[in-house]
Amino acid sequence: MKIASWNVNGVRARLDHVSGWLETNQPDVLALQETKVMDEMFPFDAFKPLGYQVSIYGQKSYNGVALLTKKIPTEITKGVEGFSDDQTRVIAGVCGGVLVINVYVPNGQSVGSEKFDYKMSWLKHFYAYLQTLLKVHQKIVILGDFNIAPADVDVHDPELWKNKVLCSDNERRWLNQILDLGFIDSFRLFEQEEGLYSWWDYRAAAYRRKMGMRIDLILISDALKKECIKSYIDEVPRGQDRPSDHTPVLIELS
DNA sequence: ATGGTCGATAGTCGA
Repeated sequence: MKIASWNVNGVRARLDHVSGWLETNQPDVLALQETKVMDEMFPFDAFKPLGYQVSIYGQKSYNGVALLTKKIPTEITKGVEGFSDDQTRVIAGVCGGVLVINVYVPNGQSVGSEKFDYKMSWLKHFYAYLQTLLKVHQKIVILGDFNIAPADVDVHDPELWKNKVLCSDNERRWLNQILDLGFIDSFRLFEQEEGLYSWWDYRAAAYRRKMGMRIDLILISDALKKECIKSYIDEVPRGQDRPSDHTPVLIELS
Protein backbone atom coordinates (compact mmCIF):
# COMPACT_ATOMS: atom_id res chain seq x y z
CA MET A 1 0.00 0.00 0.00
CA LYS A 2 1.34 3.38 -1.03
CA ILE A 3 0.31 6.34 1.14
CA ALA A 4 1.20 9.95 0.34
CA SER A 5 0.76 13.44 1.72
CA TRP A 6 0.82 16.77 -0.08
CA ASN A 7 0.07 20.29 1.05
CA VAL A 8 -1.23 21.57 -2.29
CA ASN A 9 -1.86 25.21 -1.29
CA GLY A 10 -5.23 25.39 -3.03
CA VAL A 11 -6.57 22.22 -4.66
CA ARG A 12 -8.30 24.17 -7.43
CA ALA A 13 -5.11 26.05 -8.30
CA ARG A 14 -3.27 22.71 -8.39
CA LEU A 15 -5.79 20.51 -10.22
CA ASP A 16 -3.48 19.62 -13.11
CA HIS A 17 -0.55 18.97 -10.78
CA VAL A 18 -2.53 16.69 -8.50
CA SER A 19 -4.26 14.82 -11.32
CA GLY A 20 -1.02 14.25 -13.17
CA TRP A 21 0.75 13.17 -10.02
CA LEU A 22 -1.99 10.66 -9.17
CA GLU A 23 -1.83 9.16 -12.65
CA THR A 24 1.93 8.79 -12.49
CA ASN A 25 2.30 7.62 -8.90
CA GLN A 26 -0.93 5.68 -8.27
CA PRO A 27 -0.99 5.96 -4.48
CA ASP A 28 -3.68 4.05 -2.61
CA VAL A 29 -4.14 7.10 -0.40
CA LEU A 30 -3.27 10.75 -0.99
CA ALA A 31 -3.80 13.09 1.95
CA LEU A 32 -4.17 16.72 0.90
CA GLN A 33 -3.80 19.79 3.10
CA GLU A 34 -4.66 23.43 2.47
CA THR A 35 -7.35 22.59 -0.06
CA LYS A 36 -8.80 26.08 0.58
CA VAL A 37 -12.26 25.30 -0.69
CA MET A 38 -15.73 24.75 0.73
CA ASP A 39 -17.01 21.18 0.50
CA GLU A 40 -19.70 21.99 -2.05
CA MET A 41 -17.12 23.59 -4.36
CA PHE A 42 -14.53 20.80 -4.15
CA PRO A 43 -13.48 19.61 -7.63
CA PHE A 44 -14.77 16.04 -7.22
CA ASP A 45 -15.06 15.53 -10.97
CA ALA A 46 -11.33 15.85 -11.52
CA PHE A 47 -10.49 12.85 -9.34
CA LYS A 48 -13.35 10.41 -9.81
CA PRO A 49 -12.39 9.55 -13.43
CA LEU A 50 -8.91 8.71 -12.14
CA GLY A 51 -10.44 6.11 -9.82
CA TYR A 52 -10.26 8.05 -6.57
CA GLN A 53 -12.84 8.41 -3.83
CA VAL A 54 -12.97 11.83 -2.21
CA SER A 55 -13.45 12.47 1.52
CA ILE A 56 -13.26 16.11 2.53
CA TYR A 57 -13.32 18.52 5.42
CA GLY A 58 -13.06 21.97 3.91
CA GLN A 59 -13.68 25.62 4.57
CA LYS A 60 -13.59 28.86 2.64
CA SER A 61 -10.16 30.34 1.75
CA TYR A 62 -8.13 28.74 4.52
CA ASN A 63 -7.14 25.29 5.74
CA GLY A 64 -9.13 22.30 4.45
CA VAL A 65 -8.05 18.65 4.28
CA ALA A 66 -9.01 15.76 2.02
CA LEU A 67 -8.39 12.06 1.56
CA LEU A 68 -8.22 10.75 -2.01
CA THR A 69 -8.41 6.96 -1.87
CA LYS A 70 -8.72 4.11 -4.33
CA LYS A 71 -11.16 2.35 -2.01
CA ILE A 72 -13.88 3.92 0.10
CA PRO A 73 -12.50 4.48 3.61
CA THR A 74 -14.48 3.44 6.66
CA GLU A 75 -14.90 5.23 9.99
CA ILE A 76 -14.37 8.72 8.57
CA THR A 77 -13.99 11.34 11.30
CA LYS A 78 -13.36 15.07 11.07
CA GLY A 79 -11.58 17.35 13.52
CA VAL A 80 -9.95 16.60 16.88
CA GLU A 81 -12.34 14.94 19.31
CA GLY A 82 -12.69 17.02 22.47
CA PHE A 83 -11.40 20.21 20.81
CA SER A 84 -13.85 22.76 19.51
CA ASP A 85 -12.26 24.35 16.44
CA ASP A 86 -13.74 26.25 13.51
CA GLN A 87 -10.62 25.54 11.45
CA THR A 88 -10.72 22.37 9.34
CA ARG A 89 -7.42 20.60 9.97
CA VAL A 90 -8.00 16.88 10.45
CA ILE A 91 -9.74 14.12 8.53
CA ALA A 92 -9.21 10.46 9.33
CA GLY A 93 -10.43 7.14 8.01
CA VAL A 94 -9.55 3.47 7.91
CA CYS A 95 -7.92 2.41 4.64
CA GLY A 96 -6.77 -1.17 4.13
CA GLY A 97 -6.87 -1.87 7.87
CA VAL A 98 -4.81 1.22 8.72
CA LEU A 99 -6.19 4.27 10.51
CA VAL A 100 -4.95 7.15 8.36
CA ILE A 101 -4.99 10.53 10.13
CA ASN A 102 -4.47 13.46 7.80
CA VAL A 103 -3.38 16.59 9.66
CA TYR A 104 -2.74 20.21 8.85
CA VAL A 105 -1.05 21.39 12.03
CA PRO A 106 -1.36 25.15 12.65
CA ASN A 107 1.55 27.19 11.31
CA GLY A 108 1.97 29.29 14.44
CA GLN A 109 3.19 32.44 12.66
CA SER A 110 5.91 33.32 15.18
CA VAL A 111 6.94 32.15 18.64
CA GLY A 112 4.89 33.95 21.27
CA SER A 113 2.12 35.12 18.93
CA GLU A 114 -1.56 34.36 19.45
CA LYS A 115 -1.39 31.94 16.55
CA PHE A 116 1.52 30.20 18.27
CA ASP A 117 -0.58 29.79 21.41
CA TYR A 118 -3.31 28.26 19.25
CA LYS A 119 -0.73 25.88 17.76
CA MET A 120 0.36 24.78 21.24
CA SER A 121 -3.24 24.29 22.34
CA TRP A 122 -4.04 22.39 19.16
CA LEU A 123 -1.06 20.06 19.65
CA LYS A 124 -2.05 19.41 23.26
CA HIS A 125 -5.56 18.40 22.28
CA PHE A 126 -4.37 16.40 19.29
CA TYR A 127 -2.01 14.50 21.60
CA ALA A 128 -4.89 13.67 23.96
CA TYR A 129 -7.00 12.56 20.99
CA LEU A 130 -4.23 10.21 19.84
CA GLN A 131 -4.16 8.62 23.28
CA THR A 132 -7.82 7.68 22.93
CA LEU A 133 -7.35 6.43 19.36
CA LEU A 134 -4.46 4.21 20.45
CA LYS A 135 -6.81 2.33 22.75
CA VAL A 136 -8.80 1.21 19.70
CA HIS A 137 -6.30 1.07 16.83
CA GLN A 138 -2.90 -0.54 16.48
CA LYS A 139 -2.02 0.29 12.88
CA ILE A 140 -2.01 4.07 12.59
CA VAL A 141 -0.44 6.47 10.09
CA ILE A 142 -0.39 10.17 10.97
CA LEU A 143 0.62 12.22 7.98
CA GLY A 144 0.45 15.75 6.75
CA ASP A 145 1.87 19.21 7.13
CA PHE A 146 3.13 19.20 10.72
CA ASN A 147 4.62 22.69 10.51
CA ILE A 148 7.42 21.36 12.71
CA ALA A 149 10.92 20.46 11.53
CA PRO A 150 11.80 17.47 13.75
CA ALA A 151 15.52 18.24 14.08
CA ASP A 152 18.25 20.55 12.84
CA VAL A 153 19.10 18.07 10.07
CA ASP A 154 15.69 18.89 8.61
CA VAL A 155 16.48 22.59 8.30
CA HIS A 156 18.64 24.28 5.64
CA ASP A 157 20.10 26.76 8.12
CA PRO A 158 19.55 25.60 11.70
CA GLU A 159 21.38 28.59 13.21
CA LEU A 160 19.13 31.06 11.38
CA TRP A 161 16.03 29.17 12.49
CA LYS A 162 17.13 28.40 16.04
CA ASN A 163 14.06 28.75 18.31
CA LYS A 164 12.06 30.29 15.46
CA VAL A 165 8.60 29.02 14.60
CA LEU A 166 8.66 25.51 13.02
CA CYS A 167 11.89 24.78 14.91
CA SER A 168 11.33 25.90 18.50
CA ASP A 169 11.88 23.62 21.49
CA ASN A 170 8.21 23.76 22.49
CA GLU A 171 7.06 22.61 19.07
CA ARG A 172 9.66 19.84 18.90
CA ARG A 173 8.72 18.77 22.41
CA TRP A 174 5.13 18.14 21.29
CA LEU A 175 6.29 16.20 18.25
CA ASN A 176 8.51 14.08 20.48
CA GLN A 177 5.63 13.53 22.91
CA ILE A 178 3.58 12.19 20.02
CA LEU A 179 6.45 9.94 18.94
CA ASP A 180 6.75 8.70 22.53
CA LEU A 181 3.18 7.42 22.32
CA GLY A 182 4.56 4.78 19.96
CA PHE A 183 5.16 6.38 16.58
CA ILE A 184 8.16 6.57 14.28
CA ASP A 185 9.15 9.31 11.83
CA SER A 186 9.18 6.90 8.87
CA PHE A 187 11.61 9.01 6.85
CA ARG A 188 14.39 8.32 9.35
CA LEU A 189 13.91 4.56 9.21
CA PHE A 190 15.95 4.67 6.03
CA GLU A 191 19.26 6.14 4.98
CA GLN A 192 18.69 9.48 3.25
CA GLU A 193 20.78 12.00 1.40
CA GLU A 194 21.56 15.29 3.09
CA GLY A 195 19.46 18.36 2.43
CA LEU A 196 16.17 16.68 1.59
CA TYR A 197 13.19 18.89 2.35
CA SER A 198 9.45 18.99 1.72
CA TRP A 199 8.75 22.74 1.82
CA TRP A 200 10.43 25.81 0.37
CA ASP A 201 9.06 29.31 0.89
CA TYR A 202 7.79 31.01 -2.28
CA ARG A 203 9.64 34.14 -1.21
CA ALA A 204 13.29 34.92 -1.74
CA ALA A 205 13.64 32.17 -4.36
CA ALA A 206 14.02 29.67 -1.55
CA TYR A 207 13.63 26.61 -3.76
CA ARG A 208 16.32 27.66 -6.21
CA ARG A 209 18.61 28.41 -3.28
CA LYS A 210 17.81 25.06 -1.64
CA MET A 211 16.53 26.84 1.47
CA GLY A 212 13.97 24.28 2.58
CA MET A 213 12.68 22.37 5.56
CA ARG A 214 11.24 18.94 6.15
CA ILE A 215 7.95 19.73 7.85
CA ASP A 216 5.69 17.27 6.00
CA LEU A 217 5.92 14.02 7.89
CA ILE A 218 4.56 10.49 7.86
CA LEU A 219 4.49 8.97 11.33
CA ILE A 220 3.75 5.26 11.62
CA SER A 221 2.73 3.39 14.76
CA ASP A 222 5.16 0.77 16.05
CA ALA A 223 2.85 -1.99 14.76
CA LEU A 224 3.56 -0.83 11.19
CA LYS A 225 7.34 -0.60 11.47
CA LYS A 226 8.04 -4.02 9.97
CA GLU A 227 5.66 -3.34 7.08
CA CYS A 228 7.23 -0.03 6.11
CA ILE A 229 9.56 -0.75 3.20
CA LYS A 230 10.07 2.76 1.85
CA SER A 231 9.72 6.42 2.91
CA TYR A 232 10.70 9.22 0.58
CA ILE A 233 10.11 12.69 -0.79
CA ASP A 234 9.11 13.31 -4.41
CA GLU A 235 10.69 16.63 -5.26
CA VAL A 236 9.49 16.64 -8.88
CA PRO A 237 6.25 18.64 -8.38
CA ARG A 238 8.06 21.48 -6.59
CA GLY A 239 10.14 22.08 -9.71
CA GLN A 240 7.15 22.37 -12.04
CA ASP A 241 5.45 25.57 -13.21
CA ARG A 242 3.23 27.29 -10.64
CA PRO A 243 3.92 24.69 -7.96
CA SER A 244 2.68 24.38 -4.41
CA ASP A 245 5.32 25.49 -1.93
CA HIS A 246 5.25 21.89 -0.60
CA THR A 247 6.13 18.69 -2.43
CA PRO A 248 4.67 15.19 -1.83
CA VAL A 249 6.02 12.75 0.78
CA LEU A 250 5.28 9.03 0.59
CA ILE A 251 5.56 5.67 2.28
CA GLU A 252 5.11 2.14 1.02
CA LEU A 253 3.78 -0.63 3.25
CA SER A 254 4.24 -4.29 2.32
C1' DA B 1 19.57 41.82 0.52
C1' DT B 2 15.58 42.05 7.45
C1' DG B 3 12.70 41.83 1.73
C1' DG B 4 10.50 38.80 -1.16
C1' DT B 5 5.47 35.37 -3.46
C1' DC B 6 1.60 32.92 -3.59
C1' DG B 7 -3.99 31.46 -3.16
C1' DA B 8 -8.59 32.85 -2.25
C1' DT B 9 -10.92 36.67 -2.62
C1' DA B 10 -12.40 41.25 -3.57
C1' DG B 11 -9.52 44.43 0.83
C1' DT B 12 -6.60 41.80 3.08
C1' DC B 13 -5.28 37.64 5.49
C1' DG B 14 -2.50 33.73 6.15
C1' DA B 15 1.47 31.03 4.99
